[in-house]
Amino acid sequence: MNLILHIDLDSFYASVEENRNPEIRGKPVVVCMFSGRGEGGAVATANYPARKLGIHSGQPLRTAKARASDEAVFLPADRHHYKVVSDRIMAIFRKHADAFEQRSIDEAYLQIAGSFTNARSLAKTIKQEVAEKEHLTCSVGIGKNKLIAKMASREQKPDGLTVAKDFSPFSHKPVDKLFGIGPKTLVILKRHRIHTINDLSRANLNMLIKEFGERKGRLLKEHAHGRDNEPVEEVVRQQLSRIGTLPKDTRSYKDIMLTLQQLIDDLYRRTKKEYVAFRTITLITITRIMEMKTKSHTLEKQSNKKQDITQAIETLLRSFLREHPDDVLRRVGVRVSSFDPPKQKKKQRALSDYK
DNA sequence: GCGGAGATGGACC
DNA sequence: CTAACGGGTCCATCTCCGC
Repeated sequence: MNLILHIDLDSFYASVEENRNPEIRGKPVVVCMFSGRGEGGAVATANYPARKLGIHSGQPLRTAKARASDEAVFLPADRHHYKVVSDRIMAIFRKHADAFEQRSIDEAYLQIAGSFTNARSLAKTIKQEVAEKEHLTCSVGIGKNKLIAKMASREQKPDGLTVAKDFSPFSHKPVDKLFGIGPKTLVILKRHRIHTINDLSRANLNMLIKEFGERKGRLLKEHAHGRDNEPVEEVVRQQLSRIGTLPKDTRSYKDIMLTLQQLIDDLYRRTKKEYVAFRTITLITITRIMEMKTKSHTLEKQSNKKQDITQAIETLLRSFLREHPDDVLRRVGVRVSSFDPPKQKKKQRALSDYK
């Protein structure tokens, strides 16, 4: 039997920082993304002592600071370093898997052939290896598909190991515990008196399709039954982007280009590192009131030149300012996509697969 | 009807 | 003091347009 392990490194950024500086181990540790405007920013990761104080990822630093105790430690995120550590750990995961898929800097799916007993002992082996070599813990979920494995890994944290032989442990849970259901979807489901995953599994398919569209409608119902046939496979990157906060809200072309040029320089370094040539360049803007607007331009042919990005962004920014005379910008970003070789469209899964 | 381009929105980490 | 809010990626859907 093929089984899937989903592995999640526990409060990854914060744990890496605790290893780097044992002085702070056990204290509330909050890894921060600073916006560059004084103390402004958001929480990237909080370790468990910090979470006990009510500090969570995504929270404004203001709020986190207000909840912090005296001995709490606030540190700037050092993503380059976390990436180095992550790469070493992903190599450990990969060598134990028949098929492997990294989902983010701290998460991955492993597919193995074997029994639940085999899978459980492999999970223990991996946890032990990560503990010995990297002094980090992780939480593992095991199931027959990616969805169940993912849901299982969230059951026990930190340092958990959860085997889910079927989907029954999750059926009674609130519907927003189902992977893929966020705040917007939740509001719509509530309107239809759908509160639990079980409710969703019995919902009217036509209603779901009407509300969410063909694909998502069917997918919701399938997922609510614990059914999922997504393969475990390496993900090919489709886009690269870099976003930053402006020193102050503005719509001055010169000031905005100053920030954009830094972002372009950085993004361009990454395209070279990843050997990607791009065709589409997108200007991302986030206004003072947090509305995101984008403008993009596709080149005649693939490019790997910085000048092509800069040129396109200059033009896009000029049109943006002309077309949105009332928008004052807070953050801006640059994205490149349509990489070479043209990434094959993810095999359109026949809708019949979900019937 | 199909595709690419462009814009937007939702979700997750 | 009734606010304030990072950064990155993926995917789906809609519109428009040429073919």
